Amino acid sequence: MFVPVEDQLRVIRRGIVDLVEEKELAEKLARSRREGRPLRVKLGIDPSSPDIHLGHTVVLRKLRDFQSLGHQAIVLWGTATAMVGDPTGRNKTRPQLTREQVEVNQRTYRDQVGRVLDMSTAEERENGEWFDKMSFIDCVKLAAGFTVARILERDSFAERFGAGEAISIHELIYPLMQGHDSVELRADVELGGTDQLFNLHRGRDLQERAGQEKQVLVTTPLLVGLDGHDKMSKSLGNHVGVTDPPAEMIGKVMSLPDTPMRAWFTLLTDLTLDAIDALLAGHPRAAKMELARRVATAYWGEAAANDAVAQFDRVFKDGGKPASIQEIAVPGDQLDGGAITLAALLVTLGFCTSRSEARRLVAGGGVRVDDQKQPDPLVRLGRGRYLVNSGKRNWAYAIVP
RNA sequence: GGGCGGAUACCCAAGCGGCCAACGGGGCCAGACUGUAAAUCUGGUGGCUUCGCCUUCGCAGGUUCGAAUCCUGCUCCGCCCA
Repeated sequence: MFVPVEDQLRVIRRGIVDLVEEKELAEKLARSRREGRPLRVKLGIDPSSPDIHLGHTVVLRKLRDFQSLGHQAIVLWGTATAMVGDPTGRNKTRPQLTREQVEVNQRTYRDQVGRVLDMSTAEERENGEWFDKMSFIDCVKLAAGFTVARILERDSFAERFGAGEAISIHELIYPLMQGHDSVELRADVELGGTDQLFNLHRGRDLQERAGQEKQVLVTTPLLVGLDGHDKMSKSLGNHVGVTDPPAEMIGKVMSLPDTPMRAWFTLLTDLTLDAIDALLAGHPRAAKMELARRVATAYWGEAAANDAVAQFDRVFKDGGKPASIQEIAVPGDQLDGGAITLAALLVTLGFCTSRSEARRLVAGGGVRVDDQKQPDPLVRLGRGRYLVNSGKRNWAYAIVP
Protein backbone atom coordinates (compact mmCIF):
# COMPACT_ATOMS: atom_id res chain seq x y z
CA MET A 1 0.00 0.00 0.00
CA PHE A 2 2.80 2.44 0.81
CA VAL A 3 5.96 2.87 -1.22
CA PRO A 4 9.29 2.51 0.59
CA VAL A 5 10.16 5.16 3.13
CA GLU A 6 13.12 6.48 1.16
CA ASP A 7 10.94 7.01 -1.88
CA GLN A 8 8.35 8.82 0.19
CA LEU A 9 10.98 11.02 1.73
CA ARG A 10 12.28 11.98 -1.68
CA VAL A 11 8.84 13.23 -2.70
CA ILE A 12 8.31 15.03 0.56
CA ARG A 13 11.67 16.75 0.52
CA ARG A 14 11.15 18.36 -2.83
CA GLY A 15 10.52 22.09 -2.65
CA ILE A 16 10.44 22.51 1.11
CA VAL A 17 12.35 24.67 3.54
CA ASP A 18 12.14 23.08 6.98
CA LEU A 19 11.67 19.48 7.97
CA VAL A 20 11.47 19.06 11.75
CA GLU A 21 12.62 16.39 12.44
CA GLU A 22 13.50 14.24 9.47
CA LYS A 23 14.40 11.32 11.69
CA GLU A 24 11.01 11.43 13.35
CA LEU A 25 9.33 11.56 9.99
CA ALA A 26 11.24 8.52 8.80
CA GLU A 27 10.12 6.65 11.89
CA LYS A 28 6.52 7.66 11.45
CA LEU A 29 6.61 6.66 7.82
CA ALA A 30 8.16 3.31 8.63
CA ARG A 31 5.57 2.57 11.27
CA SER A 32 2.77 3.71 9.03
CA ARG A 33 3.97 1.40 6.32
CA ARG A 34 4.37 -1.47 8.75
CA GLU A 35 0.90 -1.05 10.21
CA GLY A 36 -0.82 0.02 7.02
CA ARG A 37 -1.98 3.17 8.73
CA PRO A 38 -1.81 6.48 6.85
CA LEU A 39 -0.25 9.48 8.56
CA ARG A 40 -2.55 12.31 9.55
CA VAL A 41 -1.27 15.35 7.72
CA LYS A 42 -2.75 18.65 8.80
CA LEU A 43 -2.95 21.91 6.95
CA GLY A 44 -4.72 24.78 8.65
CA ILE A 45 -6.41 27.30 6.38
CA ASP A 46 -7.87 30.51 7.72
CA PRO A 47 -10.45 31.71 5.22
CA SER A 48 -9.31 35.27 5.58
CA SER A 49 -9.86 36.47 2.03
CA PRO A 50 -12.23 35.31 -0.68
CA ASP A 51 -9.73 33.99 -3.19
CA ILE A 52 -6.59 31.96 -3.25
CA HIS A 53 -3.63 32.44 -5.56
CA LEU A 54 -0.63 30.47 -6.72
CA GLY A 55 1.22 31.35 -3.54
CA HIS A 56 -1.33 29.40 -1.52
CA THR A 57 -1.09 26.45 -3.86
CA VAL A 58 2.51 25.70 -2.96
CA VAL A 59 1.61 24.24 0.39
CA LEU A 60 -1.56 22.70 -1.03
CA ARG A 61 0.53 20.87 -3.58
CA LYS A 62 2.73 19.58 -0.80
CA LEU A 63 -0.34 18.26 0.95
CA ARG A 64 -1.37 16.67 -2.30
CA ASP A 65 2.01 14.97 -2.39
CA PHE A 66 1.15 13.34 0.90
CA GLN A 67 -2.24 12.34 -0.48
CA SER A 68 -0.62 10.72 -3.47
CA LEU A 69 1.62 8.77 -1.12
CA GLY A 70 -1.50 7.38 0.51
CA HIS A 71 -1.67 9.54 3.61
CA GLN A 72 -4.67 11.22 5.16
CA ALA A 73 -4.97 14.90 4.34
CA ILE A 74 -6.70 16.96 6.97
CA VAL A 75 -7.90 20.36 5.92
CA LEU A 76 -8.53 22.33 9.05
CA TRP A 77 -10.71 25.33 8.43
CA GLY A 78 -9.68 28.03 10.84
CA THR A 79 -13.16 29.30 11.46
CA ALA A 80 -12.20 30.33 14.97
CA THR A 81 -8.65 31.45 14.27
CA ALA A 82 -9.70 33.61 11.33
CA MET A 83 -11.72 35.64 13.76
CA VAL A 84 -8.63 36.16 15.87
CA GLY A 85 -6.23 37.01 13.08
CA ASP A 86 -2.85 35.42 12.50
CA PRO A 87 -0.10 37.96 13.23
CA THR A 88 2.25 36.17 10.82
CA GLY A 89 3.19 38.65 8.16
CA ARG A 90 5.06 40.81 10.61
CA ASN A 91 4.12 44.40 10.05
CA LYS A 92 0.60 45.01 11.19
CA THR A 93 -2.13 43.57 13.29
CA ARG A 94 -4.37 41.53 11.07
CA PRO A 95 -8.02 42.47 10.87
CA GLN A 96 -10.39 40.19 12.71
CA LEU A 97 -13.16 38.78 10.62
CA THR A 98 -16.76 38.23 11.53
CA ARG A 99 -18.34 34.81 11.47
CA GLU A 100 -20.25 35.78 8.34
CA GLN A 101 -17.15 36.85 6.42
CA VAL A 102 -15.43 33.65 7.40
CA GLU A 103 -18.30 31.54 6.16
CA VAL A 104 -18.49 33.34 2.85
CA ASN A 105 -14.76 33.01 2.33
CA GLN A 106 -14.78 29.38 3.33
CA ARG A 107 -17.18 28.53 0.53
CA THR A 108 -15.05 30.05 -2.21
CA TYR A 109 -11.89 28.68 -0.67
CA ARG A 110 -13.27 25.21 -0.53
CA ASP A 111 -14.03 25.27 -4.22
CA GLN A 112 -10.63 26.70 -5.09
CA VAL A 113 -8.65 24.43 -2.82
CA GLY A 114 -10.39 21.56 -4.56
CA ARG A 115 -8.62 22.48 -7.76
CA VAL A 116 -5.38 21.32 -6.22
CA LEU A 117 -6.35 18.80 -3.57
CA ASP A 118 -8.46 15.70 -3.79
CA MET A 119 -11.22 16.82 -1.49
CA SER A 120 -13.10 13.55 -1.80
CA THR A 121 -10.64 11.77 0.48
CA ALA A 122 -9.63 14.74 2.61
CA GLU A 123 -10.88 15.03 6.17
CA GLU A 124 -12.36 18.48 6.65
CA ARG A 125 -12.65 19.92 10.12
CA GLU A 126 -13.21 23.33 11.65
CA ASN A 127 -11.45 24.53 14.75
CA GLY A 128 -14.66 26.16 15.87
CA GLU A 129 -15.59 22.59 16.86
CA TRP A 130 -13.47 22.92 19.97
CA PHE A 131 -12.74 26.60 20.38
CA ASP A 132 -16.38 27.61 20.38
CA LYS A 133 -16.84 25.39 23.41
CA MET A 134 -13.84 26.39 25.45
CA SER A 135 -14.39 28.59 28.45
CA PHE A 136 -12.28 31.57 29.31
CA ILE A 137 -10.67 29.53 32.06
CA ASP A 138 -9.79 26.84 29.55
CA CYS A 139 -8.04 29.48 27.49
CA VAL A 140 -6.10 30.79 30.41
CA LYS A 141 -4.98 27.26 31.21
CA LEU A 142 -3.86 26.82 27.65
CA ALA A 143 -1.89 30.04 27.91
CA ALA A 144 -0.31 28.93 31.17
CA GLY A 145 1.93 26.58 29.26
CA PHE A 146 3.83 29.38 27.64
CA THR A 147 6.01 32.19 28.81
CA VAL A 148 6.24 35.68 27.40
CA ALA A 149 9.92 35.20 26.70
CA ARG A 150 9.09 32.10 24.71
CA ILE A 151 6.55 33.88 22.59
CA LEU A 152 8.78 36.87 22.07
CA GLU A 153 11.45 34.59 20.66
CA ARG A 154 9.54 34.89 17.51
CA ASP A 155 11.41 37.26 15.20
CA SER A 156 8.43 39.20 14.04
CA PHE A 157 7.27 39.87 17.57
CA ALA A 158 10.75 40.77 18.68
CA GLU A 159 11.10 43.20 15.81
CA ARG A 160 7.77 44.83 16.40
CA PHE A 161 8.38 45.02 20.10
CA GLY A 162 11.82 46.48 19.58
CA ALA A 163 10.48 49.00 17.11
CA GLY A 164 7.89 50.09 19.62
CA GLU A 165 4.99 48.86 17.53
CA ALA A 166 1.76 47.61 18.95
CA ILE A 167 1.34 43.92 19.67
CA SER A 168 -2.03 42.93 21.00
CA ILE A 169 -2.44 40.12 23.49
CA HIS A 170 -4.65 38.19 21.13
CA GLU A 171 -1.81 38.03 18.65
CA LEU A 172 0.27 36.28 21.24
CA ILE A 173 -2.53 33.79 21.73
CA TYR A 174 -2.93 32.92 18.08
CA PRO A 175 -0.01 30.48 17.88
CA LEU A 176 -1.36 28.65 20.91
CA MET A 177 -4.67 28.14 19.17
CA GLN A 178 -2.97 26.74 16.13
CA GLY A 179 -0.94 24.45 18.34
CA HIS A 180 -4.00 23.26 20.16
CA ASP A 181 -5.58 22.29 16.84
CA SER A 182 -2.83 19.74 16.39
CA VAL A 183 -3.64 18.21 19.75
CA GLU A 184 -7.32 17.93 18.88
CA LEU A 185 -6.55 16.39 15.52
CA ARG A 186 -3.72 14.17 16.72
CA ALA A 187 -1.71 15.30 13.75
CA ASP A 188 1.36 13.37 12.67
CA VAL A 189 2.54 16.07 10.32
CA GLU A 190 1.63 19.71 9.97
CA LEU A 191 2.32 21.71 6.86
CA GLY A 192 2.67 25.43 6.49
CA GLY A 193 4.53 28.20 4.78
CA THR A 194 8.01 28.78 6.11
CA ASP A 195 6.77 31.88 7.93
CA GLN A 196 4.58 29.52 9.93
CA LEU A 197 7.44 27.64 11.51
CA PHE A 198 7.00 29.32 14.86
CA ASN A 199 3.29 28.57 14.99
CA LEU A 200 3.87 24.99 13.89
CA HIS A 201 6.31 24.46 16.71
CA ARG A 202 3.64 25.35 19.22
CA GLY A 203 1.78 22.26 18.09
CA ARG A 204 4.75 20.14 19.07
CA ASP A 205 4.90 21.82 22.47
CA LEU A 206 1.25 21.28 23.19
CA GLN A 207 1.16 17.74 21.90
CA GLU A 208 4.03 16.88 24.19
CA ARG A 209 2.21 18.41 27.15
CA ALA A 210 -0.83 16.41 26.21
CA GLY A 211 1.19 13.21 26.14
CA GLN A 212 0.98 12.79 22.38
CA GLU A 213 3.74 12.02 19.96
CA LYS A 214 5.01 15.28 18.51
CA GLN A 215 4.02 16.18 15.00
CA VAL A 216 6.59 16.58 12.28
CA LEU A 217 6.78 20.00 10.68
CA VAL A 218 7.15 20.57 6.98
CA THR A 219 7.33 24.10 5.64
CA THR A 220 7.21 25.25 2.07
CA PRO A 221 8.87 28.36 0.67
CA LEU A 222 6.91 31.53 0.18
CA LEU A 223 6.31 31.95 -3.51
CA VAL A 224 7.76 35.14 -4.88
CA GLY A 225 5.16 37.30 -6.59
CA LEU A 226 5.10 38.73 -10.08
CA ASP A 227 7.28 41.65 -9.06
CA GLY A 228 10.08 39.17 -8.46
CA HIS A 229 10.99 40.08 -4.92
CA ASP A 230 8.08 40.27 -2.49
CA LYS A 231 6.08 37.24 -1.52
CA MET A 232 2.97 36.76 -3.55
CA SER A 233 0.03 38.43 -1.93
CA LYS A 234 -3.21 39.87 -3.04
CA SER A 235 -2.71 43.10 -1.18
CA LEU A 236 0.53 43.72 -3.06
CA GLY A 237 -1.22 42.98 -6.33
CA ASN A 238 1.57 40.68 -7.48
CA HIS A 239 -0.51 37.55 -7.56
CA VAL A 240 -1.95 35.08 -10.03
CA GLY A 241 -5.35 33.89 -8.90
CA VAL A 242 -6.31 30.27 -9.40
CA THR A 243 -9.51 31.49 -10.99
CA ASP A 244 -7.77 33.84 -13.42
CA PRO A 245 -8.76 32.97 -17.00
CA PRO A 246 -6.09 31.12 -19.02
CA ALA A 247 -5.04 34.11 -21.11
CA GLU A 248 -4.57 36.11 -17.98
CA MET A 249 -2.54 33.40 -16.34
CA ILE A 250 -0.26 33.16 -19.35
CA GLY A 251 0.14 36.91 -19.54
CA LYS A 252 0.90 37.27 -15.88
CA VAL A 253 3.37 34.43 -15.74
CA MET A 254 5.18 35.77 -18.80
CA SER A 255 5.66 39.08 -17.05
CA LEU A 256 7.49 37.32 -14.24
CA PRO A 257 11.16 38.30 -13.99
CA ASP A 258 13.64 35.56 -14.87
CA THR A 259 15.18 35.21 -11.45
CA PRO A 260 12.39 33.33 -9.70
CA MET A 261 11.73 30.97 -12.60
CA ARG A 262 13.42 27.99 -11.04
CA ALA A 263 11.45 28.40 -7.84
CA TRP A 264 8.21 28.66 -9.76
CA PHE A 265 8.98 25.55 -11.77
CA THR A 266 9.86 23.62 -8.66
CA LEU A 267 6.92 24.74 -6.61
CA LEU A 268 4.19 24.92 -9.20
CA THR A 269 4.84 22.09 -11.65
CA ASP A 270 5.45 18.37 -11.42
CA LEU A 271 8.50 18.46 -13.67
CA THR A 272 11.50 16.60 -12.37
CA LEU A 273 14.37 18.72 -11.20
CA ASP A 274 16.43 17.44 -14.14
CA ALA A 275 13.76 18.48 -16.59
CA ILE A 276 13.69 21.91 -14.99
CA ASP A 277 17.44 22.24 -15.36
CA ALA A 278 17.16 21.34 -19.01
CA LEU A 279 14.48 23.94 -19.63
CA LEU A 280 16.39 26.66 -17.84
CA ALA A 281 19.46 25.89 -19.88
CA GLY A 282 17.56 26.90 -23.00
CA HIS A 283 16.18 30.27 -23.99
CA PRO A 284 14.61 31.98 -21.00
CA ARG A 285 11.57 33.01 -22.94
CA ALA A 286 10.86 29.45 -24.05
CA ALA A 287 11.29 28.24 -20.51
CA LYS A 288 8.93 30.85 -19.15
CA MET A 289 6.40 30.03 -21.83
CA GLU A 290 6.50 26.40 -20.78
CA LEU A 291 6.07 27.44 -17.18
CA ALA A 292 3.08 29.55 -18.07
CA ARG A 293 1.58 26.78 -20.18
CA ARG A 294 1.90 24.26 -17.38
CA VAL A 295 0.42 26.56 -14.78
CA ALA A 296 -2.56 27.34 -16.99
CA THR A 297 -2.98 23.66 -17.85
CA ALA A 298 -3.26 22.76 -14.20
CA TYR A 299 -6.33 24.91 -13.80
CA TRP A 300 -7.89 25.05 -17.24
CA GLY A 301 -6.78 21.94 -19.07
CA GLU A 302 -4.37 21.49 -21.90
CA ALA A 303 -6.57 22.71 -24.74
CA ALA A 304 -7.41 26.02 -23.14
CA ALA A 305 -3.83 26.56 -22.08
CA ASN A 306 -2.48 25.88 -25.54
CA ASP A 307 -4.99 28.25 -27.06
CA ALA A 308 -3.93 30.95 -24.66
CA VAL A 309 -0.28 30.35 -25.49
CA ALA A 310 -0.97 30.56 -29.22
CA GLN A 311 -2.83 33.78 -28.73
CA PHE A 312 -0.07 35.18 -26.60
CA ASP A 313 2.47 34.51 -29.31
CA ARG A 314 0.29 36.12 -31.91
CA VAL A 315 -0.02 39.31 -29.95
CA PHE A 316 3.30 39.74 -28.31
CA LYS A 317 5.76 37.79 -30.38
CA ASP A 318 4.38 38.62 -33.78
CA GLY A 319 3.16 42.04 -32.79
CA GLY A 320 -0.37 41.36 -33.86
CA LYS A 321 -3.70 41.74 -32.19
CA PRO A 322 -5.38 39.27 -29.90
CA ALA A 323 -7.45 36.69 -31.79
CA SER A 324 -10.59 37.68 -30.02
CA ILE A 325 -11.15 41.23 -29.00
CA GLN A 326 -14.22 42.03 -27.05
CA GLU A 327 -16.78 44.30 -28.57
CA ILE A 328 -18.27 46.88 -26.31
CA ALA A 329 -21.31 48.86 -27.32
CA VAL A 330 -21.43 52.41 -26.10
CA PRO A 331 -24.74 53.06 -24.33
CA GLY A 332 -26.83 55.66 -26.11
CA ASP A 333 -27.06 57.90 -23.09
CA GLN A 334 -23.33 58.48 -23.22
CA LEU A 335 -23.48 60.02 -26.64
CA ASP A 336 -23.54 63.72 -27.13
CA GLY A 337 -24.76 64.74 -30.53
CA GLY A 338 -24.33 61.18 -31.76
CA ALA A 339 -20.67 61.01 -30.82
CA ILE A 340 -18.45 60.36 -27.84
CA THR A 341 -15.10 61.85 -26.98
CA LEU A 342 -12.15 59.50 -26.83
CA ALA A 343 -11.57 60.35 -23.17
CA ALA A 344 -15.09 59.40 -22.25
CA LEU A 345 -14.87 56.26 -24.34
CA LEU A 346 -11.79 55.03 -22.50
CA VAL A 347 -13.71 55.19 -19.26
CA THR A 348 -16.63 53.33 -20.80
CA LEU A 349 -14.29 50.64 -22.05
CA GLY A 350 -12.79 50.29 -18.61
CA PHE A 351 -9.27 51.32 -19.66
CA CYS A 352 -9.35 54.28 -17.31
CA THR A 353 -11.23 55.05 -14.15
CA SER A 354 -11.73 58.75 -14.77
CA ARG A 355 -11.83 61.10 -17.71
CA SER A 356 -8.98 63.09 -16.31
CA GLU A 357 -6.85 59.99 -16.27
CA ALA A 358 -7.98 59.20 -19.81
CA ARG A 359 -7.05 62.66 -21.00
CA ARG A 360 -3.58 62.33 -19.60
CA LEU A 361 -3.12 58.90 -21.04
CA VAL A 362 -4.15 60.04 -24.51
CA ALA A 363 -2.13 63.22 -24.34
CA GLY A 364 0.87 61.13 -23.36
CA GLY A 365 0.59 59.11 -26.54
CA GLY A 366 -0.68 55.97 -24.89
CA VAL A 367 -3.76 55.28 -26.96
CA ARG A 368 -4.27 54.03 -30.51
CA VAL A 369 -7.50 54.11 -32.42
CA ASP A 370 -7.68 51.87 -35.49
CA ASP A 371 -3.92 51.33 -35.24
CA GLN A 372 -3.18 55.04 -35.34
CA LYS A 373 -1.81 56.91 -32.38
CA GLN A 374 -4.46 59.44 -31.42
CA PRO A 375 -3.06 62.31 -29.37
CA ASP A 376 -6.27 64.31 -28.93
CA PRO A 377 -8.38 63.23 -25.96
CA LEU A 378 -11.33 65.22 -27.19
CA VAL A 379 -11.71 63.84 -30.70
CA ARG A 380 -15.29 62.93 -31.19
CA LEU A 381 -16.05 59.46 -32.43
CA GLY A 382 -19.34 59.19 -34.28
CA ARG A 383 -21.30 56.18 -35.42
CA GLY A 384 -19.01 53.29 -36.24
CA ARG A 385 -16.76 50.55 -34.98
CA TYR A 386 -13.36 51.46 -33.62
CA LEU A 387 -10.43 49.37 -32.52
CA VAL A 388 -9.16 50.99 -29.36
CA ASN A 389 -5.91 49.90 -27.76
CA SER A 390 -3.74 51.05 -24.90
CA GLY A 391 -0.78 49.10 -23.73
CA LYS A 392 -0.37 45.40 -24.22
CA ARG A 393 -3.42 44.34 -22.40
CA ASN A 394 -6.19 46.76 -23.22
CA TRP A 395 -7.95 46.00 -26.46
CA ALA A 396 -11.56 46.52 -27.46
CA TYR A 397 -13.81 47.25 -30.37
CA ALA A 398 -16.02 50.13 -29.42
CA ILE A 399 -19.36 50.19 -31.15
CA VAL A 400 -20.82 53.66 -31.35
CA PRO A 401 -24.50 53.36 -32.35
C1' G B 1 -4.22 59.04 35.62
C1' G B 2 0.12 62.63 34.30
C1' G B 3 3.99 64.50 30.66
C1' C B 4 5.73 64.52 25.58
C1' G B 5 5.46 63.57 20.26
C1' G B 6 2.72 62.39 15.94
C1' A B 7 -1.61 62.08 12.21
C1' U B 8 -0.05 64.90 4.54
C1' A B 9 -2.29 61.71 -1.62
C1' C B 10 -1.60 53.83 -2.89
C1' C B 11 3.12 53.54 0.60
C1' C B 12 7.30 56.26 2.73
C1' A B 13 8.12 61.32 3.29
C1' A B 14 8.86 67.06 2.68
C1' G B 15 6.13 71.49 3.57
C1' C B 16 5.08 74.97 8.95
C1' G B 17 0.45 81.90 6.59
C1' G B 18 0.07 83.29 0.13
C1' C B 19 4.61 81.22 -5.45
C1' C B 20 0.52 74.18 -2.72
C1' A B 21 -3.36 69.75 -6.07
C1' A B 22 1.01 70.20 -2.42
C1' C B 23 9.14 68.74 -2.99
C1' G B 24 11.48 63.86 -3.21
C1' G B 25 11.54 58.42 -3.29
C1' G B 26 8.83 53.79 -3.98
C1' G B 27 4.88 51.63 -6.43
C1' C B 28 1.66 51.90 -10.52
C1' C B 29 0.16 53.41 -15.80
C1' A B 30 1.71 54.75 -20.85
C1' G B 31 5.87 55.39 -24.46
C1' A B 32 11.21 53.84 -26.35
C1' C B 33 14.30 49.48 -26.13
C1' U B 34 13.23 44.06 -25.41
C1' G B 35 12.36 37.95 -24.62
C1' U B 36 5.08 41.47 -22.29
C1' A B 37 12.17 39.44 -18.38
C1' A B 38 15.99 42.46 -16.13
C1' A B 39 18.54 47.11 -16.69
C1' U B 40 18.06 51.99 -18.80
C1' C B 41 15.56 56.41 -20.73
C1' U B 42 10.82 59.64 -21.34
C1' G B 43 6.00 61.27 -19.83
C1' G B 44 2.01 60.72 -16.34
C1' U B 45 0.08 59.62 -11.42
C1' G B 46 -7.26 64.13 -7.10
C1' G B 47 -11.87 65.28 -9.98
C1' C B 48 -14.68 68.06 -13.72
C1' U B 49 -18.47 70.72 -18.67
C1' U B 50 -9.95 71.56 -18.28
C1' C B 51 -6.48 78.30 -20.93
C1' G B 52 -10.92 77.82 -15.78
C1' C B 53 -13.47 75.60 -11.76
C1' C B 54 -14.23 72.13 -7.60
C1' U B 55 -12.67 68.83 -3.57
C1' U B 56 -8.22 67.19 -0.80
C1' C B 57 -3.20 67.55 3.97
C1' G B 58 -7.03 62.86 11.08
C1' C B 59 -12.38 65.24 12.59
C1' A B 60 -15.20 69.77 13.98
C1' G B 61 -15.06 74.80 14.70
C1' G B 62 -12.23 79.63 14.89
C1' U B 63 -8.50 83.69 13.58
C1' U B 64 -7.12 85.93 8.74
C1' C B 65 -8.11 89.32 2.58
C1' G B 66 -5.90 84.29 2.45
C1' A B 67 -4.42 78.18 6.28
C1' A B 68 -1.78 71.66 5.00
C1' U B 69 0.71 75.59 7.71
C1' C B 70 -1.83 79.78 13.56
C1' C B 71 -5.79 78.98 17.81
C1' U B 72 -9.66 75.79 20.42
C1' G B 73 -12.08 71.19 21.18
C1' C B 74 -12.37 66.03 19.70
C1' U B 75 -10.63 61.15 17.83
C1' C B 76 -6.74 57.78 17.00
C1' C B 77 -1.50 56.20 17.50
C1' G B 78 3.38 56.01 19.73
C1' C B 79 6.94 57.13 23.76
C1' C B 80 8.01 58.25 28.98
C1' C B 81 6.25 58.45 34.20
C1' A B 82 2.45 56.32 37.69
